[in-house]
Amino acid sequence: MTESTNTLSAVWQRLRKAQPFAELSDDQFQSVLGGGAIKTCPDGHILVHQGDPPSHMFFVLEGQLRTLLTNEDGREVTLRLLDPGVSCMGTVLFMGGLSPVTVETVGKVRIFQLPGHFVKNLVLQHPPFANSMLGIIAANYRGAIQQIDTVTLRTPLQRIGHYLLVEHILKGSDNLMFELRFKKSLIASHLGMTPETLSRAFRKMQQYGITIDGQTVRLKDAFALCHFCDLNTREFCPYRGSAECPFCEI
Amino acid sequence: MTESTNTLSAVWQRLRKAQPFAELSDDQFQSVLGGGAIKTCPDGHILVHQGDPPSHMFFVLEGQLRTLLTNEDGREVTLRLLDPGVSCMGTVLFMGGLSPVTVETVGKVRIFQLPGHFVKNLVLQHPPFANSMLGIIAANYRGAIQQIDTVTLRTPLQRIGHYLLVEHILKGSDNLMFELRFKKSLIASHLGMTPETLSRAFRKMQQYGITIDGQTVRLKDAFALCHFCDLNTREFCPYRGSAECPFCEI
DNA sequence: TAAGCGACTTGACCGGGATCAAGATCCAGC
DNA sequence: GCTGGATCTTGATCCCGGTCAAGTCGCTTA
Repeated sequence: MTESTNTLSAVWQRLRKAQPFAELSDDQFQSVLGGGAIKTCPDGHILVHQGDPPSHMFFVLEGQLRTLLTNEDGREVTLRLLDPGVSCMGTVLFMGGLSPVTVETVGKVRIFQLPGHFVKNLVLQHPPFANSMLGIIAANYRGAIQQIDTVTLRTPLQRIGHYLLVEHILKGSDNLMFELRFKKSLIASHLGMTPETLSRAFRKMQQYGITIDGQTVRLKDAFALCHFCDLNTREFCPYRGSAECPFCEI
Repeated sequence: MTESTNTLSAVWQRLRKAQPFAELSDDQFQSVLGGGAIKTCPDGHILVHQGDPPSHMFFVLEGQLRTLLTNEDGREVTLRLLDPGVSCMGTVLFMGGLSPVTVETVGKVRIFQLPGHFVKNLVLQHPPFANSMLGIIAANYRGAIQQIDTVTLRTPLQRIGHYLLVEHILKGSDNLMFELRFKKSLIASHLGMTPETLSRAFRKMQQYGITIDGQTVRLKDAFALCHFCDLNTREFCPYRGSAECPFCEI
């Protein structure tokens, strides 16, 4: 009893402020909670198979998920790596047709799942919610474009540099030390390379003053990763335009 | 005078039934026409640069557009190839931030451009329009996922096979002969390979009973491309489940 | 403390696609 | 019809990243 109310309140807090629910009234949000369900899944559990008709939108409460593509002979790419507070399958609901992606748990995971028709109704009945969904989908789309850029136009070294830069900015650019959020093999799969290549590239990064030891990344200075900046990243860089940045000079 | 009214009526017909305007009332659609503008551009004209703040949504009326990514040393990937009736930059408006893509004309093009704030207002004021926008964005997202699949999990031969299969289904699966809609170099760029590799792969496809001569594709029989079918494509295949299909047997 | 397993690293080798270079084909304009 | 330029094709070579295999590290469990 206490357990379940604690859980519920934790969910409430997490989901309440998350996209796309921030826009809803308390009443509407309560009905969302009533319409969905909390679920706990073990490591490696597959929530959605490539080719399934999409049924739910998922929200990560604890643990991690990943979305991925596979081909017939078992090779795979990771599309997204999801931490708590993030959703998936929202887009697929609006694509029509079957899911092009697989959704898999990474470690033990607790999720909130909301039926597809519930989401679709909210979109039609509540414009700000629709707007918020547009934002989510557009952000995912941006991620996909970034990934296409990455795998087609960048060398493995550049891919990792860019990945680390984004993590660095996310974690707060003043920390010269931070932890990788995901297993290296997952990062490799996300960046479209093998773990071996990732490993070798990490080593090469020492030339730029970047050391990776286990899950820990250490930077020589705050500008060590500037070499891997691009237009998209630059926009969010707190040092943008700073004279010290070796990339932004002039 | 006559010229301009003819043009306007042609635009009207083309746009009226196109996504996302099909949902609008005649009045609303008229206000859309009033809010936007028709524009003619020469070959190779760049409508949006990577890194520009997105200002308009574009609709192709005549000619072709492409969206693409470039890196610092000039290498590029084509994201989408647009024929008349199709739109672009709609998604970017909702991503927030700067445009990650460049939009370029392919040959002489006539477009209709609608200011971003106009689109955003419609979304907030007219739920079916928002829904329609969600559909457009989701479809583009599906395309991006398909492209990631293509460039990371498929061999050049498979990529081309799949591309031709989609074209074949689009043109009507009973035609054993159809034209490529785009220059080969553009197709190569879209499939993440060089024109040389594309050329060599086209040659290899003769083994499967598929001949490419100039822009003309000839198939031995209706099932020649089944070898390159996947789950996404299968869903739209008119022969799905047919006993004759070498891929669908069992 | 030791054993054992999974994750990561390192090395050696190989092959597919990019690159560079030359030739063929197509087509617009005079 | 001819010409010049763009596009596509074909051939030769090279190099990056994948693959395979062995070794190391680190964490869990007994």
